Amino acid sequence: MDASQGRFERIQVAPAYQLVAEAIEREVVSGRLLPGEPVGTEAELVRQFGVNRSTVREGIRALEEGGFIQRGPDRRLYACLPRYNRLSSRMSRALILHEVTFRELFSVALALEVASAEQAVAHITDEMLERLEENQAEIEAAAQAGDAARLSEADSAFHHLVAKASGNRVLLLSREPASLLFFPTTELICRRVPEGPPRLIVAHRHIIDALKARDLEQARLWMSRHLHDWQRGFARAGRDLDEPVERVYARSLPPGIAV
Amino acid sequence: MDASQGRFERIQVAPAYQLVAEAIEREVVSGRLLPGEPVGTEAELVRQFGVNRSTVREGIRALEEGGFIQRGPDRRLYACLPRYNRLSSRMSRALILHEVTFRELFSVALALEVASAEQAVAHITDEMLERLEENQAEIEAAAQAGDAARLSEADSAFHHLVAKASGNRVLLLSREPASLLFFPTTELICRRVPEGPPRLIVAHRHIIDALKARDLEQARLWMSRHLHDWQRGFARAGRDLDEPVERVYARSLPPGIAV
DNA sequence: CTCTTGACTTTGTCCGACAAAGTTTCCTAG
DNA sequence: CTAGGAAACTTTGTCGGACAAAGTCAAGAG
Repeated sequence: MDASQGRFERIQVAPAYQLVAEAIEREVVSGRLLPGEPVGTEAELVRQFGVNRSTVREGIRALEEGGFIQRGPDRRLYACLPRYNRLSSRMSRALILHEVTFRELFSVALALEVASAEQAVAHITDEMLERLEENQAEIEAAAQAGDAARLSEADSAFHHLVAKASGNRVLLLSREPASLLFFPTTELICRRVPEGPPRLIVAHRHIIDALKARDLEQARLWMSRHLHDWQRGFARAGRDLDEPVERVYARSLPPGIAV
Repeated sequence: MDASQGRFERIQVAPAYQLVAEAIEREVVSGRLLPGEPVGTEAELVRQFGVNRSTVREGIRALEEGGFIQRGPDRRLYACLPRYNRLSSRMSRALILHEVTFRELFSVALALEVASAEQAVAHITDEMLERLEENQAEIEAAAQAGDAARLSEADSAFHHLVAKASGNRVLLLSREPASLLFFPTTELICRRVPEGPPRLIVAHRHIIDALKARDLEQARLWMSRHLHDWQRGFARAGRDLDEPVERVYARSLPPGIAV
């Protein structure tokens, strides 16, 4: 039977497991089910929805993957809001799959990090300044110890902190996918380019000072310099900016980005 | 029995449905299973993995939600790569849930759209220029007809095209979540501010011309003006930039963002 | 050759069952 | 009376089988 022509549109019934998933998702999204609250046992859901347990379980799997519910340590289900990092790491994976190059990452990182610095100037708090100082101490210690991995992680944290200090959650979210792939290269650079760590420390110092002084121009300038420095370091480490990221990471994958 | 202290770490076996999902995901990600290829029937997977059909189905639900497989029109399963738009709309939803304001969206959109314009200057092709001209014609027609919805959609398409013309896939991806929430407001503005459409048309015209002439300065300048114009229009439409987006969209949701 | 019909396949849903692991209850020994 | 432990209960993960609806395919009727 061909339904392509006729008076009526095709009636489409969504599978029951989808309806179950959507119903629970609505509860979470609407706030009637708060993050952390138990969703209920499978048996309860079976009762409430009036479908079979297998059907409920299929719906649960979809929600789990979507980040709307989570299994607790006791294997029970708890509601939760899709976290940024979940989504970000998925996006990063998608970027890898699409074989983006470091040049592409760099351009976006430049735009977003400079924007972060700019907005941080206007919104930064004393507490965030303090955390940046702590971070700076950690970076200096890591450089002293010659621990490239530790330094790289702290550098990544620095930029995250600056974005956070901007008070702009959209910015914090938007920069995450690219930076998740971008900043781990710091390790590579620091391992191969001796002047990398000292230059990084100087740049961070200037950025922190600019934020402290609420100096928009300096913040913008040094963040931009810092990023361009990265680009130079990347080239000096013998890497090709137009190489797909996955090839560079083939040897040393950043934590959390399992391909 | 308490396992909190002891010589060995707790052995954790992942549930079978997760292993199934991961196995199939690996096939897709590694390229052994190409997008569009059939994954196989449930019965086949049951045979290959040696688990029950219910278990396979749970794994399938997770993959489906993750975007690694899709049901075809014949309800069979086909492999596919997680598409940008899927992830983007999830991110947009997360942004709504976190009650971000238009001011936050604006800052990010400004940074990313200007970056798009800049990079488009260097990479735009004649074909993309032609598509921008077509888009401009569509916008003028929509403005002529006074169709705010159509105009808004075309405006959104314009910015997507510019980003695409940049040749930077990371940029294309990064701008999507914010712009999915940001540009639909064009409809609101055009409905309330009479001088909106003509100003929009002039700005787009200048941007296209700058791209044609490979004029970096002009491209940057007009994209920036265009965005600031949006901000003014938003205010003139009687909206508060610091209002959470969801409240503005409570009345007229943009298509595709069902909350 | 086209059209219909019927067999086969595949998915969506249901039922019932059981093992493993965690929880609760309750009983007993000190 | 309390601490410890065993038994009962709960919950999840997995399994087997079953059937209806809808799609696919092939053979037979016109």
